[in-house]
Amino acid sequence: MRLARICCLDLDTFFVSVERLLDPSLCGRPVVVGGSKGGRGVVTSSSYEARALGVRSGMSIREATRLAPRAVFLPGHHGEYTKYSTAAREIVERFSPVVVAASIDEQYVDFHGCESLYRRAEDVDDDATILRVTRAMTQAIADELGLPSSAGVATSRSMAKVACGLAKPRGVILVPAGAEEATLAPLPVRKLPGVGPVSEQRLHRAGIETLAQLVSAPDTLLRAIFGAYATGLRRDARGEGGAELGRERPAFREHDPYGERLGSISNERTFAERSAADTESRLCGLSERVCARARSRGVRAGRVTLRLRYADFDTITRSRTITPTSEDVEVHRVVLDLYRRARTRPLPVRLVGVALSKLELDAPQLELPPFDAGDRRGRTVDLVRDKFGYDAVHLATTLSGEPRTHKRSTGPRA
DNA sequence: TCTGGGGTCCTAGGACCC
DNA sequence: TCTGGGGTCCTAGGACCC
Repeated sequence: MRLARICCLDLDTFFVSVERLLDPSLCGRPVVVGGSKGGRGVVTSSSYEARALGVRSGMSIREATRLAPRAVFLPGHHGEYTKYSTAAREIVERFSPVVVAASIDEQYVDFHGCESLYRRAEDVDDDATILRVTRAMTQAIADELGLPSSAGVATSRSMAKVACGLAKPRGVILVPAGAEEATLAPLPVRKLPGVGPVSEQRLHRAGIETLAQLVSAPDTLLRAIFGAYATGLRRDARGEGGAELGRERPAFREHDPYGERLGSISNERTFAERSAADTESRLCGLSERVCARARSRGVRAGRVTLRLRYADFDTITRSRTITPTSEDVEVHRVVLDLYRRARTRPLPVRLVGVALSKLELDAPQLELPPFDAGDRRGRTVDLVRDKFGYDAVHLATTLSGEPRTHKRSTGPRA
């Protein structure tokens, strides 16, 4: 028997909300987080006042500046967002033991079995109990953190997410078992998680606008558009999707109830025009960074991927399977080789990235083995960084090209 | 008005082995 | 010598999510 016990909780305009806690004078004004006015970059979060002017997530800051010239543009305080995200999660965990963070501002909660814990005489049924508890949860987040949030409760994860979207802003919706298909049917296809801009266009070209039409579309058509996802997507569109909460984001991996896979680690950087030598030193810095992250997670990478974007936005990737390592010098050597082979066009490079994948857990080490000089170097570097900050120590190649001001290598990272 | 940065998952062709 | 098929790994690209 399916019950509406899966809850999707989303912090409304999360980055903007945190900025308003840090600076209350931003309340009521159009606010855009994602970069300084007129600069390069895209909108990562915008207030409802800015959205009313046409500003959307993912839009370039330039375009947002044109639409909302009087808006406040902020580069953002990522450390603060993480703090508030963790605090919100701790509140949610008071209401149910089964919580999975899907991103910094989105969590899934499983309320199965919690009804008896919260049941009250005034609740007409168990759905009413869960709805009341969900409201109490968003209220606690508002009271204790000052953050607005919305929630959707339904029988499946996908339906809960759609319901949460319908509830925004500051709302809570419960879609009872049996009411899913009727709720979804009139919605545009794009509302369904898994339908992005490309699939939306393809569906439109096939004359499919609503989820009701998607549900009754021929199998061959859906397979052609969605491939392996076709069956699951049709099920989701009918409100018959799975109730599993899904996997944690890597940042929260240690809480992951389904977390046997180790995923990947990547860093990339877009920059204004640069010389080739500069690009190479940037690659060195990125190699160092992903390796430091791998070591802090206790993993080694069996695969290294280089990402390269030319000025015309043509983007290529080159990867190589390697003997698993988390050693900067090893990874950098591979990255550099991939880069020199891949960089065939005479165009300026606008972005480079380094990714580590095929991660495996580090062999448990009671002490540093004397024969593995590379490993020991990496760990020593990490110890220095723990004490003096990430920039306290770098590979010489990173320093040579980076116009970095030699300074503030004092004190740990904030 | 050119389009960030962190991820996940699927596809498809070719190599290689049996 | 030629042909075929299944399984698996490697690699590059692309859709999607937040």
